[in-house]
Amino acid sequence: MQIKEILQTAEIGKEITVKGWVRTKRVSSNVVFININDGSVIHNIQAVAETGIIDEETLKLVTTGSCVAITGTLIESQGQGQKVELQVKSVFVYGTADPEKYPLQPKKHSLEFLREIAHLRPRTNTFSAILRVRHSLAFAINKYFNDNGFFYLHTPIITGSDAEGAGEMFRVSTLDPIKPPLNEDGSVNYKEDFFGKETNLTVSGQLEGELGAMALSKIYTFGPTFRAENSNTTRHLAEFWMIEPEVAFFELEDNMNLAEDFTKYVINYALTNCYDDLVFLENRLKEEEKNKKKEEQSELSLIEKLRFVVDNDYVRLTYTEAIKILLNSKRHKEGKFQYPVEWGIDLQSEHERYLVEKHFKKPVILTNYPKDIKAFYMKQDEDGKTVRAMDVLFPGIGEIIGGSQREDDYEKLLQRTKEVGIHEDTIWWYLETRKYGSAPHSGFGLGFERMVLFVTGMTNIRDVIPFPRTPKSAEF
RNA sequence: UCCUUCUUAGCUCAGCUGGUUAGAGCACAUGACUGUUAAUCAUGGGGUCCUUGGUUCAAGCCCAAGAGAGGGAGCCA
Repeated sequence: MQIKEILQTAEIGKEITVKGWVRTKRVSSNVVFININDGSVIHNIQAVAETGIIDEETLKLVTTGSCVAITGTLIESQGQGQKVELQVKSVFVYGTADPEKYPLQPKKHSLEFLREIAHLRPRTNTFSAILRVRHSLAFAINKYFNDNGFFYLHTPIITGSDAEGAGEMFRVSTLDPIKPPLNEDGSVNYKEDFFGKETNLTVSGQLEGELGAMALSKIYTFGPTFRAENSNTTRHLAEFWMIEPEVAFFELEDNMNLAEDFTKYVINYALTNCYDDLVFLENRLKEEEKNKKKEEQSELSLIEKLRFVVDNDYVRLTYTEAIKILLNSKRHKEGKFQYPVEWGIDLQSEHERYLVEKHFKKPVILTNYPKDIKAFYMKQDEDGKTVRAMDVLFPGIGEIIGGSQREDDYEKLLQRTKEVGIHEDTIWWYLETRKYGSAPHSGFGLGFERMVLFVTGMTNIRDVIPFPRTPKSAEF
């Protein structure tokens, strides 16, 4: 029986078997306490055995980290700290864990250390809580789209187009890396490769997503995404999961409404379904903040912060308005921005942070960016200067969503592809959606791990995915 | 990739101006005590001071190169 179920139903007097991993063992003269966790909930169950019930040989094997099955009767706890406990009848040890060598001790470990033992860190309270929250968020995402008439479209992981220019790509090849077949000019002959052309791991499912939306009207993708950028930050991974809805007949305004409604739904789902885990993570954060200066401590607790986002409207403003606010800010006038502010620049982290964390103090949707700093497929505004782009910025995370209304005019799109140097014959199929039955449509990409970061209150993206892939790191 | 900080026991860290046998807390082992909650108390074992090279009578400490990690920036989700 799973601990979650035991604690929920709590049928006193029932005989049950609990299978899980030992967190701590405390030995008294008359009685032994064993705390077990099976990952089904943040809470442990305490097993109590009077001396003699467990033979000494077995008891020696029950150490922190070992895996056991304990059968006994569920009784009301005689001690404080838990309502029920398990009165032990028998103990079976599945697997031992040498206490001299087992790296997880019943004490606080640094997140850096736990990253080095990613194979064992799911056994800690912090990481099991994160993984349960991560699961709930993934489930909520599928549920939201399903309940709102979207179809889950599986876009390819291996792609033959490098059209989007969303970053460096990982090559997929079965050619001999030492002696690849060559063309006459010495370049690698990819016609000999598995797919007969150069292929890479996807950096985005968007282009294929648009093809789906132009048939099924409302689709979303949710899959792994790969970027070979040499990014070493707390918010980038080489392999991450991205959600990309794409909707026919949606204009920028509809797209913003979807982004706001969707993110609020997902956060709210976590609040109602992962409350105990969030309370644990909130307390973890509070402990951490005790060591910080008062100015650096957050005004809201984790759960308050999540409720605040769910209960308040996001601020919506154009890029041009944002630039005005930045130009009028005290910080700019005092020359405290490291990077200059003027219309046409790509906003730097410090600018986004100022807007979201100092000026508005809530999620912000920025729209209508200059076309020169945005992707080729975004729909141009009438002024010819800006495009119908939107970025959703979250406090502490920065850009969590990037999206736009797509250019649906064949000629304009073709011209932009030429301007940015994309060959027509590599994305002819994408252009054809504008040739045959084109329609206005919009979509966005949400970085799943960034959402998990926000909801769990963690600060490093490597701690919200089970096995992070980053430059120079693909262990486990 | 750039800037910056760090690397000493299983973990978290201290280590003075370069000086003789490198410390603490936790963990672990043993014992005592106890319906305990990361139990408590006592005792004990435990070290490639990241690696290589250099300076020096003498290097954990100074210098150089390399490796790894953290934070910030860029790229973005």
